[in-house]
Amino acid sequence: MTKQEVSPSVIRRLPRYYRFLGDLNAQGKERVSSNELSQALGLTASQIRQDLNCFGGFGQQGYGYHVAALRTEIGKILGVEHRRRAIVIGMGNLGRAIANHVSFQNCGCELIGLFDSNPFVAGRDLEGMPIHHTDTLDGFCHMEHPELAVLCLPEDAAPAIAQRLRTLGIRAFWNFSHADLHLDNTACAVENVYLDDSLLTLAYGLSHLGTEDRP
Amino acid sequence: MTKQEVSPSVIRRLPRYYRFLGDLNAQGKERVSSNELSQALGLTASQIRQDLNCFGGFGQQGYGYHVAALRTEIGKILGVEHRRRAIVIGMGNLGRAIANHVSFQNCGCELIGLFDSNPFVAGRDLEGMPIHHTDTLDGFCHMEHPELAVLCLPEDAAPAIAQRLRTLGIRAFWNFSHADLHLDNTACAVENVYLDDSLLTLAYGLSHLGTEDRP
DNA sequence: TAGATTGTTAATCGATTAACAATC
DNA sequence: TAGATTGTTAATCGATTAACAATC
Repeated sequence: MTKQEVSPSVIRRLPRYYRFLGDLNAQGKERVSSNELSQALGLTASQIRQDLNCFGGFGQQGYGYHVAALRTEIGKILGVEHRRRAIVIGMGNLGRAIANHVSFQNCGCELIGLFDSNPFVAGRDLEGMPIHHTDTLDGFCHMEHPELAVLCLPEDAAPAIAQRLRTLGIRAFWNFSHADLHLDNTACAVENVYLDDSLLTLAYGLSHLGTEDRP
Repeated sequence: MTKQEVSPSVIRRLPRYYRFLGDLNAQGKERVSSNELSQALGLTASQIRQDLNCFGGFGQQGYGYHVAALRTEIGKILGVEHRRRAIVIGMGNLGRAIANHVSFQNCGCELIGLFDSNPFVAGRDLEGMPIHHTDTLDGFCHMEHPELAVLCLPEDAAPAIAQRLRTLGIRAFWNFSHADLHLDNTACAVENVYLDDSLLTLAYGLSHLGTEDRP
């Protein structure tokens, strides 16, 4: 579908475009120019046009972009219409929050299983969804064929589970543990969310406010 | 403290260095070379030396880096020894998970208050910590002077609260809402964690696996 | 000393911005 | 048509990588 090879920096901006176009659409706005988008999103108009043109000419000279149409196109690129089957491993605070709070639907995913290795947690449920024991992962995966796993387990447990899930056919990992997943050669997609790192970065920013604000 | 102006890309790598050096230290390793670090972290040795030399010459030619000493130095740069007073606004699933799960201590922060605008939530507590009503924010801030706010509230509520907190002296925002905080001119540090965007990016990656793995 | 590995400068690469002709 | 705004090429900027002299 993609022409050449789109750089990750571009891909990372697509969800923001998609979200903002959704807002505009909800407001009933019909057309938007790269200049308006750039103001709202804090980017340059040039960059936005450059980004969009990685995927095709969605605009029209002299007019701009049709909000609803552009949103649909970006949605297609991101694959929001998919129903990628996802499971969550680790039902601690974070796992529960992710399972409840993240709108998997809106992201082209469908949550089909929750797992925990603690026998006191497995067997219970979360908002009506049963929590399985991690021992049952193999059977579950053979039956249900999930494609994406959300890792909400302790740092030391994560790499081994990831490897195991890899052999069970899972090719995408949303990793909230601190572990650096080393899935080597094997072709999979990994997205790390290192919350502590993010907070540390913010704390650094706070310490250096005087120095760094200049715009 | 910083010499010139260190680029955000460099800062974002520091927490990873810090964390990995902690691991090495725990393993009793005394020295490490930029080459070893690069292998473990998937970077180039050059980049690691370049990064570290933004802050000073922590290494020794022919030897490498002293693990414990380097860790301490990076910790100082990140400010892990601070006790930045932090509050969480919004005690839904996500707010509760963040409050419980993130180690504020390790990140140079201290959690001193929880807030929610729902009167049925305010008045309760989380792991022994009382949840206040957001109406009491002004008084609380004047008394306790928090410096950092974690925003776990709905998209539409976030910008207004952020503005208000700004006037109450808070200069750092860890934003989990989808809102693009526009804190304009005012000098503050913002770190956005857009979970849905992250999942969308991963889903995109999953769709394009065939195309993009090449290394 | 000889070997290793840093600190640092120079070269490369990629991403962002600017400019402008194409065109609606 | 004239005005606006895109698509796209060229210029700039910054970040990563390579190379090597300094030095432990």
